[in-house]
Amino acid sequence: MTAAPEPTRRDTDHRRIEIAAAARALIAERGFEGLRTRDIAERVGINIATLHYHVPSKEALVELVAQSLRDEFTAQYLRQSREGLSALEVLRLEFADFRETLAGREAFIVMAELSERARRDPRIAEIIRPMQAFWHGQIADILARGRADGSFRPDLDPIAGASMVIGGMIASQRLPDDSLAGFDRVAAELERAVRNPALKPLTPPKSGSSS
Amino acid sequence: MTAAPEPTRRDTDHRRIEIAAAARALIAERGFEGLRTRDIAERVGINIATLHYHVPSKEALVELVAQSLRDEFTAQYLRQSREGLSALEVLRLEFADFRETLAGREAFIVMAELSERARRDPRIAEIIRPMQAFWHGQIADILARGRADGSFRPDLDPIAGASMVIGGMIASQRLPDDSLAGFDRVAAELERAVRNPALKPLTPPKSGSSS
DNA sequence: GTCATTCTCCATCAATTGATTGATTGTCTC
DNA sequence: GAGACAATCAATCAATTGATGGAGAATGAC
Repeated sequence: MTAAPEPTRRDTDHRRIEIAAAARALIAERGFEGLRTRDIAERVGINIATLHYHVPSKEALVELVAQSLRDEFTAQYLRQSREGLSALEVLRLEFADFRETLAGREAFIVMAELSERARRDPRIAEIIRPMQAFWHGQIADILARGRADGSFRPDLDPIAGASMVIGGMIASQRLPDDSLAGFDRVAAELERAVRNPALKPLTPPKSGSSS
Repeated sequence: MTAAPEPTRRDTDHRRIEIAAAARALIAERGFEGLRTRDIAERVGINIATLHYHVPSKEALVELVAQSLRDEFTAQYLRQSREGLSALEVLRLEFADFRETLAGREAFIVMAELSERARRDPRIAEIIRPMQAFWHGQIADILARGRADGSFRPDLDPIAGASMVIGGMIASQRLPDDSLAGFDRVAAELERAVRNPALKPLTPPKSGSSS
């Protein structure tokens, strides 16, 4: 049978992906200060020299991790179309996206760690900052659109509001509560916070009872 | 004059404070992964052996930093009385407190760094988590009070709202903008987000022009 | 003065850690 | 089969790093 058991070759990319995955797991477990190239190699099941063959230096390795995270988020974003949806619907889509990332834990923690590192590592900042700016811009656009069509508060500041939304989502994980339940609660609160109070008959996030 | 030039003695506490300050500065500059006991000693102007005389281990040193930060925040919180203030006024006091911390940069960054570290270091978590829980509880209380007296939204969820407020404040620093201007903008947005829309004649944060 | 206590430094250790060298194996091309 | 290339590993290096031992200096008690 065409099993292709272990592609011993032609897997330079494959190896780098494996290395990135192992590095991400270790960063989530121990943070950057506990990241050792030896541990990564061991987790992949290769020699340190082999690790250095695929990724020249530790710095390049951290960059690789940042890129892998960026690729993942990009893919997630492109997965579904925002066409024809209302501002509120798109906002809920953002909530759902983030919730999904949260459920995996690892990506969220590594992103937080990279975010801190970007503060003092220009190479990482170059990868992470645009991601954050893009995300922030997306949310700001949604808020601006909702304000324009009257579904969101007329006095909503889209830029500041985007920080509020993003910050709220992230901060929901700081509490000892069950992460996802806490997130849902904050997401619901964020929705009420941006909604136009003039539109009293609110539309609940889910629950079948249509008025 | 009674100069008391250099108290060569009886300064065990003094030395520990110096060490904590140097460690904080270095953590803010390079993060935990770049923290070296030698660098701390050098910045204080003492030998590594002397550093270890005052702080037995690196782990204890990180704990010392966390405690010094906790003491600082406690002192800041106790500095002014919240007696007789409206919910909105106390909320603005929280904004002002945070803004002040922000202006110093260092405490904010070190707190963020410790917050990440608390995720995997129980000793640090034991110090940091209660701080965060206290802060969150303070904000939640303010929101609950404002909701009760009608100045805040009746559908405001104090717990989730507190995460939104705290997260928003923190997230305001993620943008490349001027930090403090960005913060003020988010703080204003947060105020609008929790305010009771039924009370239309809003009270502006400052600015003399009434109505 | 003597002695104990406190604080400090020089010298040094043992372990860790990122990285390299040189050789080996397997695969593809010709 | 020969040569080229990709991938891997054992062995090892040089530098770093947290930590210690022992000795010296300053201070206060008596």
